[in-house]
Amino acid sequence: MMEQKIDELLKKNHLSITGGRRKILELFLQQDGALSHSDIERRAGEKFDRVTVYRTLQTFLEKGLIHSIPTSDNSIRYALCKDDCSGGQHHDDHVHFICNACGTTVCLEGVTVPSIALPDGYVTEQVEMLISGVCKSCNH
Amino acid sequence: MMEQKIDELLKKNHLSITGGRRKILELFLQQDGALSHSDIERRAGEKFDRVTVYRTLQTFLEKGLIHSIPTSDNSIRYALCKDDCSGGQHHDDHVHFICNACGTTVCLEGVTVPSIALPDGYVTEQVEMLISGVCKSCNH
DNA sequence: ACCACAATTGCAACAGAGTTGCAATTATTA
DNA sequence: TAATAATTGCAACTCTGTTGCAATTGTGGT
Repeated sequence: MMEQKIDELLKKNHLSITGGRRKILELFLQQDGALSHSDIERRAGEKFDRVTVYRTLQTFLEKGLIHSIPTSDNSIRYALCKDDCSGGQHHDDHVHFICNACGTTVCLEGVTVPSIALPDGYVTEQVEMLISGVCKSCNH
Repeated sequence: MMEQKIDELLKKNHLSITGGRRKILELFLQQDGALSHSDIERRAGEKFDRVTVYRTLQTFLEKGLIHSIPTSDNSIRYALCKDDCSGGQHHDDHVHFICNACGTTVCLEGVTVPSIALPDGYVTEQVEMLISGVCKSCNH
């Protein structure tokens, strides 16, 4: 089931299939939202070295399997790229939503980033949008 | 000249006037772009304790003198609020530009954040926009 | 100008995040 | 299954950020 998908993803990105990578990918697939390094460390149990987690995330980033989401509290979150982001470079702009109530961060795939007119001389390469507020689950 | 402006700013925000705060405000006023904690530590010379810089930035944030800019490299930057941002709460949404060439981060005051339609159930409280690309000075 | 009080600072010690080199282990390919 | 390449874990380290406390400095009233 999910194992197959995981191994396919790794293969497609020319990565060796190892326990650590499998486990981390599994965490991302199980979860809708984004994960921080410490989330992963916590949820993976005591099974993997901290360094391995760092290196795995680094590798996944470079291969374009995940992307990073800046936050205002100095704790980068990572989220799976649903569409294929070509290796290392994201041509897709992302809209991310952080819930002030539950802290969950999600990548809003359906929402497109509006184009913005910059002052003369500025060239846009990538746009990242960070919306904070109250998410669907917390809003009732 | 600048000293007057600095002291005024501090007084207006009910802050004691001290060497450290003066120096840090001066750095912000001299500089167009945003500064990270380590920028400040470096440029302030050896004169101030690291802890003082942290606490000063914290205080300035709370009083709304500066605002923080999330980045994807895990290093929060701070920038002066040109307009008065009411104490602690920013009702103004910001557009920030990070130059991939020189690394400078600036707060684009003239640019307004477009409103965005979120999926049902999501409530927006604040929007932060992060554009990376090539800035005016680096683009020739 | 001085005093009492409040606020700020520096120091020390600490917790956490992230990195690097290297040897041991594990995956891949042929 | 053996040879090679890639990944892992460990140890040690740096950098970032925080806290408590005592010493210092700023402020407002007299």
